[in-house]
Amino acid sequence: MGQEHQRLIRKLETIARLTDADRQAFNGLPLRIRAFEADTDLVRDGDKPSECCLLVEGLACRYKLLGHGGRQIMSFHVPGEIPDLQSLHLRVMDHSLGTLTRGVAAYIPHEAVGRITERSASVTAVLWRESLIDAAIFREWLAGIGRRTAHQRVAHLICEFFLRMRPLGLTRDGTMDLPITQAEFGDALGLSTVHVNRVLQDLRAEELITYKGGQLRIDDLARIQRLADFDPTYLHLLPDALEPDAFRPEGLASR
Amino acid sequence: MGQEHQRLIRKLETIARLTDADRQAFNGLPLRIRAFEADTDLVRDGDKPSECCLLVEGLACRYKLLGHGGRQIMSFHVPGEIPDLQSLHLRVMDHSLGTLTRGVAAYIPHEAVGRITERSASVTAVLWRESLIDAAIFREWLAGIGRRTAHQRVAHLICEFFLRMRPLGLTRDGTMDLPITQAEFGDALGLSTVHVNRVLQDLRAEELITYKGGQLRIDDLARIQRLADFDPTYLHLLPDALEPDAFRPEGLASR
DNA sequence: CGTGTTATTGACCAACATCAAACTTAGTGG
DNA sequence: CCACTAAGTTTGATGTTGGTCAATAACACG
Repeated sequence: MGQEHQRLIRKLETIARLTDADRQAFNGLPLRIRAFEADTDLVRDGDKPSECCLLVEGLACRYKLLGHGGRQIMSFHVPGEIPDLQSLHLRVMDHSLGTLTRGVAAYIPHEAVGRITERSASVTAVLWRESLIDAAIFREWLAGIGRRTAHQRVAHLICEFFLRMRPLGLTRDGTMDLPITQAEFGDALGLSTVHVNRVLQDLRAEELITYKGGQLRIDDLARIQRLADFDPTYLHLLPDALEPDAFRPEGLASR
Repeated sequence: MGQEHQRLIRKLETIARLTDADRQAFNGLPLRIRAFEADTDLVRDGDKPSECCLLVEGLACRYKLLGHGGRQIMSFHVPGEIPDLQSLHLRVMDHSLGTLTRGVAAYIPHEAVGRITERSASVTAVLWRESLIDAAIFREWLAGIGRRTAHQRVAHLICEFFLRMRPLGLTRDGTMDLPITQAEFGDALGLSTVHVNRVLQDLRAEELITYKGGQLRIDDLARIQRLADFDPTYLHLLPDALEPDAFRPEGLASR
């Protein structure tokens, strides 16, 4: 019933229409709140968690460490998401969940999630859909890393961040908080830090973005989308959530 | 109740334990059978399918066409899988499903799948798990394309094929049918055809594999796994299905 | 046999990696 | 409020993996 549940519900409302009963079910989930620092592992590769982790404040990512010392970030997560929802049905973690900034997490016992899904097919459908969108984003990243240039990849990721954060009220106009290092960008995009740096400079020089102090402004959305070959279909957002302004619910506002 | 249902059930048995009731539910699914040629789209980017597609015979893949003429293959599929299961909860396709060889598909109405999932939480759990493993494979590919060398990527994909096909009885000893062109390998791994060719030659020269006429034999599984940095955890196979020989059910046998 | 697809080879090239150093910024403690 | 430090960013020089182009060789199939 607190802010934490609202975060979750607001996020789910961007991808599915919830009934009152659905909202009640989510509201009833027991949460164990915990604050975290930046660069903390919330769940680790090989773990067999008995709870999921709702991100309430801050940024997180899922990543794998590879044999020869490399790291691949496979997803970024914003407040309201449950990055390790898959652990509900996959007992052992095949990757880690780590934080990028300080923030707040809320742990939900698997058992509690299992209870509301068994009780309601529509709650199940919403969460299943959420996990399928997660997979859709992996597919898009796969296509990007496999076949797009470095410039397109960076631009694409920026577009994605923006479209995901906007319906959650985490942007003001074209600006969002994105306190992510260039090394992290690189680990997500399969690029070196140095190259990310050069690409970002090019995007700035092209007057597509302004980026400093962890604040990113998109100066020309249409053009950066075109450069990135960005089509938001894969995010499977509801029409409301895709529109710039149609979606401005009260609370947790963008201010 | 036909061979087609058995394919599905056998595949699901590699990732989850089914109850008799589960098997019955799957057996009761209505199927519309259809043969297909190689290089046919079964479902296309942008479609809004009202049925899922069970692969009964042959090989298929999911892919995206990118703006500048590139293609990224995001997954390969073997008989018994439902490559577009996600369409159950994501109305519009964000990629295409195409065949690589001739074969047979069986279409299942979403409505029928919805019926058995609403009726049984355990059926739902199995299918949900299946879709989560799908996502886990995307993650692994992401890590590979992002951070592994071309040699590792090719080796990794070969290991994955082998471990996925073996529990389905699609291998004999170290050999499997893999009638895939080098261009397709490249589109899956983010490499050019030419480079795939050179890497395959290296693997042959290293006596890791034998590959001709669409037949691939793994000559040294341990060594190729090491080279690929391959850890099968991400496939989330049941212990039975991971063991070389513990899992040899009758029927549909490897002959 | 002929014809189209697939595999192979060679020459050349570009995007991006690596290495190393300098510079900036944000915190931190005095 | 300033010096100090560590983290992050930027720059330059150089190297390498893997791409591109183009031609040839092997097959597969009707």
